[in-house]
Amino acid sequence: MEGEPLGWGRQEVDGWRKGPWTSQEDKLLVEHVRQHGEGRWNSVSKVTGLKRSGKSCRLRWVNYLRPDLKRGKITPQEESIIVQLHALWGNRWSTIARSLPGRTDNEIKNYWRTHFKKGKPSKNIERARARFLKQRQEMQSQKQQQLLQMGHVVAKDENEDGGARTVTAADDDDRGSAVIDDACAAPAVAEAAAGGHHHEDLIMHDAMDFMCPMSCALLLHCAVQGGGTGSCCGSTASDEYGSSEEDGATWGSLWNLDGVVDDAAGGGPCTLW
DNA sequence: AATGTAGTCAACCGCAGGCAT
DNA sequence: CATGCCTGCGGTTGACTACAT
Repeated sequence: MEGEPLGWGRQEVDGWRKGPWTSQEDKLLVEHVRQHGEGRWNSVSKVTGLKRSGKSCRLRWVNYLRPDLKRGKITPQEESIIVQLHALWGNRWSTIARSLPGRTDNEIKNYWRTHFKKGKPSKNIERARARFLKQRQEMQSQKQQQLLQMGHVVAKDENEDGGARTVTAADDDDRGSAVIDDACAAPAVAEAAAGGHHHEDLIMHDAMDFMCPMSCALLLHCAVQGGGTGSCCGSTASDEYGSSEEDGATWGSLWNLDGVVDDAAGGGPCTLW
């Protein structure tokens, strides 16, 4: 990355340098972040003399310089997680990225575009998905029965105790409804991405797994790894439910998963259910 | 070996939301 | 309350690389 960048035509606009970063610039930025921490990107140029906009600095840091970045190819496990989370959330790359420690939204976005946008997921993924959907289907019918037996079909929005946050996945036509409460400590997808082995634990959560995207991702991951015994759950794999984009948006807003992911990534308990 | 094509990656742009003034 | 600035996000673009013909 040394030497003058070739591309991007304009190299300086309004006093800001554009185009590829030089190692010198990288050094300055890294040093700045080390001293002042992340944020306040607009002040970087003033402090360091870097002729880069705050936006550009932030992007460079987030996508390339951050020390916790995982370099190298997306693993099949990560791939499967991406597929699932995309089915759930659509193009919310930053949200998906939060479930994959060391990966950036940009990376995932690029990966998705090149691998899936053209409609050709790997065989690996197709297999996993098929298995996943089958399991989910079985789960669903089981659960449906259980709920009916318990007279637990939920159509309530104003719900019980104020403390426990309860999320109601209403309106979901073919999926029925479910109420999931705080009891479940969702396994960290971070661990999944890192290759953790909590398969058995997961199965114990199957009651909560209904429509639990984090668990789904993890279970799918297990399936990909070759186990395939994981019970699951409320996926919204796009080809099953139609428009992944819309579903993704809908689900995202339903679940407000940001906090969950953060907790999961930090190894803490899932605060959503 | 040369050329064309597809894949990958890094960086830019515009927009929206949040926050401080 | 209105305005402006900052940050973050998603979409897009362009250069580089690998592979195929």
